[in-house]
Amino acid sequence: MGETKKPFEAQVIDGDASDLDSLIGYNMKRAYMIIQNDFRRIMKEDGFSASLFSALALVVQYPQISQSKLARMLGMERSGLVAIIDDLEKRGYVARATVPGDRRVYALAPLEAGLAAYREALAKIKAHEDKLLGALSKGEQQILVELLRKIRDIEVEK
Amino acid sequence: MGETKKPFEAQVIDGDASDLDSLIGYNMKRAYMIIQNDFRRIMKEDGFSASLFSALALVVQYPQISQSKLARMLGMERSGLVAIIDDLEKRGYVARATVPGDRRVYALAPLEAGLAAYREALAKIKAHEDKLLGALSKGEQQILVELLRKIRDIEVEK
DNA sequence: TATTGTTATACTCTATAACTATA
DNA sequence: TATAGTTATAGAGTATAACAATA
Repeated sequence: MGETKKPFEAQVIDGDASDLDSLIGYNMKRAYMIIQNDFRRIMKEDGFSASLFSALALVVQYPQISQSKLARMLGMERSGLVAIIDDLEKRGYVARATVPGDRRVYALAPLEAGLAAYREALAKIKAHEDKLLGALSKGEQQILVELLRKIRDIEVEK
Repeated sequence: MGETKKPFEAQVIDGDASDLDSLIGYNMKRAYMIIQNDFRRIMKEDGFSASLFSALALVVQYPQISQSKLARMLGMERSGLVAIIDDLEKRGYVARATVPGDRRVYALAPLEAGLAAYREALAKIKAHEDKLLGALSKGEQQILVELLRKIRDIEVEK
């Protein structure tokens, strides 16, 4: 407890402002991590990553979609989607079908097993979201989704 | 245009439900990616990653915090924080100060250059968030932060 | 025994660039 | 020339497990 040296206090600055808490980016990251970790934990046994699930969901939603279009909808590169579709194909969830008019593209089609797996996973995820987000009322959850969707739809230049 | 084979349509299922859009996790991921990419673009020249910035922010906010506590606040492992503090120390933004009572811990202290860099970065980020989130009113932004904070504070079991 | 900081390691996710085959 | 799918590669970012020093 000696007051001899003050080795670092001399050049140390007092903290101010709790501005980090007011940044949307910071709060979004923290909230996203909570939900993301929960998703991983829930879907681990099914081997569904977030990307795998959402790719399957969009193929179910838009049958005959091409890989390029799907990648664009998911906000990722075409190249990154290849392994994901490979995986879905190996599971028998999705088929790469040739397109008569254009031999460059594949039409991605959901198979019965894929549709069943999608429905099961979706129910599981929804139930868990409800549980995880119990701190938010239904109305708040609705508002949150709407606000997130507005951000999602922002066009980023370049 | 021949109707000879129907090679894949036979086992292909029609899509249904656009339920992906109603999942909070999916919308959160998409929104987070938009903001995250914007952050990267803005902060690239300063060499600030999101983790680096938020670590600095919390050291400014809680001077003399330990690495373990800081890691806990950031929601990451102690081990992952080492390289981040190394980086901040190399820049002269933060100092690892020894603590008289306990020789195991460091008290992380912001230095003048660190405080200045933090303030500058914060202003830059806020300005860009305002611009990026122009699609949302101030009230909506406020609500969004509050909802995200509620999720942030959810205690995840185990 | 428990905790702090550290290192080594590996894993997940993703982007970039180059290639091919088609258009 | 441009586009779809593919491959190889590299880079973040992170977790896990082990370790030494200290409590």
